[in-house]
Amino acid sequence: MNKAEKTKSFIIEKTATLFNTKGFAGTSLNDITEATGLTKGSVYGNFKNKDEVALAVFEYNTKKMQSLFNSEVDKKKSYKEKLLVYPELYKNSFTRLFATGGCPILNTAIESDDTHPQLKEVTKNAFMYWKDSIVYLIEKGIEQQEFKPETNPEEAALTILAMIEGAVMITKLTGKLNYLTLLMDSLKTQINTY
Amino acid sequence: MNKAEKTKSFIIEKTATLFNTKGFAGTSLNDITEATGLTKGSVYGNFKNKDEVALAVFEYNTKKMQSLFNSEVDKKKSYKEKLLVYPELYKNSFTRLFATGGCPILNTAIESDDTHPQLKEVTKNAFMYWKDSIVYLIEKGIEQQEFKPETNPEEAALTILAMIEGAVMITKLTGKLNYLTLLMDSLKTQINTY
DNA sequence: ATTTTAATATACCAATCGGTATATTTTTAA
DNA sequence: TTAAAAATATACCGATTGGTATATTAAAAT
Repeated sequence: MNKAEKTKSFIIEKTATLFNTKGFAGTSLNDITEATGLTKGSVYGNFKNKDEVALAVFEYNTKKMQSLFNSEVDKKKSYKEKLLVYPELYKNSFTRLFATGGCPILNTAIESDDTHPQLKEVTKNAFMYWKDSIVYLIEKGIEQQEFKPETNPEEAALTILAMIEGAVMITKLTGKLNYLTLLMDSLKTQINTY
Repeated sequence: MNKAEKTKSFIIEKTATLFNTKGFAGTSLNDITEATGLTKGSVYGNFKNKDEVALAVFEYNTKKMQSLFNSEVDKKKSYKEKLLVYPELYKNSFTRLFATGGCPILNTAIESDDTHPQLKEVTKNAFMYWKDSIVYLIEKGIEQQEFKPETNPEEAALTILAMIEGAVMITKLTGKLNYLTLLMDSLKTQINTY
């Protein structure tokens, strides 16, 4: 990793929370130079424009979440346990999640869907990837007879994701952690019907 | 209604979709004057600043949604039917909803929760009001023995809202209407377990 | 160790940002 | 119908926006 690559990573890491909290439109280049301690010239020497920084940051933020989830999912043997990792993890790691601005897919989806086609596209791809990984878990679980054969994997995966994203939004807005608890318990119950 | 009140309403109506699609940070005063055909002087003669416009627009957008839901809920006799209005309405009126930028509570919650305390506060209040109205429907439904006595009204209401908001986000992001159908069917099934 | 190349900083650009003082027009009340 | 009041338009403000040309410094290759 040469100097430029290091600086690029440095900028991404230092502005990851910034973009996830303030959004694309709400984050200025001044914010970026303040967060990194670098100058505009340095930022623009490594990224074409603000869009490129935002795209790189989004990729970084989602990859980070993915790897956190995957490492926990991999620890479980049964597919039901793997699914239950999601409500468990959200219940326990909300502090970290909320300190960094919440779910990057949710945040970026809401901001970009009517304003920024390129950001919307990568967000959509990240969401579809996540959804497909849950569909896979459910399909495998049906194969292993852990889940009912009549369970619709697509519907179940979408339901899990909708409940998670809805829960994140509600908990961040209200600040009520017991709402998160109730919602993740509800999600657990839901998963146990599959 | 005198001239100033008329103009105020006019500005709110003309910028309602603007704020709901582009957000607070993404909407400039130039956008507002373009959307209304008025000048900056006229806008600032009726509103103290951009925040006041955004707050008034948010109230307008949420009131509009509330009255749409309430008018449909009022038509139903049983509390179960009243609850089922939500998945029904979202399935059928997505076109109108998405053309105006989606759910204002969801959009404003995501943008404001880390950036705009005042906007966050009114969004939180609007959400709590909505949640309490659903809690009320469930409590009444339990009284009337339409729902099981062991159903937790708060958990149920939060689950319904999380699924709705999650579904709106997912459908707007992916553009897949059959996702909305699947999710609203899943919500119906959920409501039928109460 | 020196030269070449790459990376970063400085200083600047035009455009746009939210906001305001004042002039002009339009309502409203007398 | 006219005078007072209110509403709107014009013209401007300093600050900030994203972005760039060029100078300087540091890293990489010889």
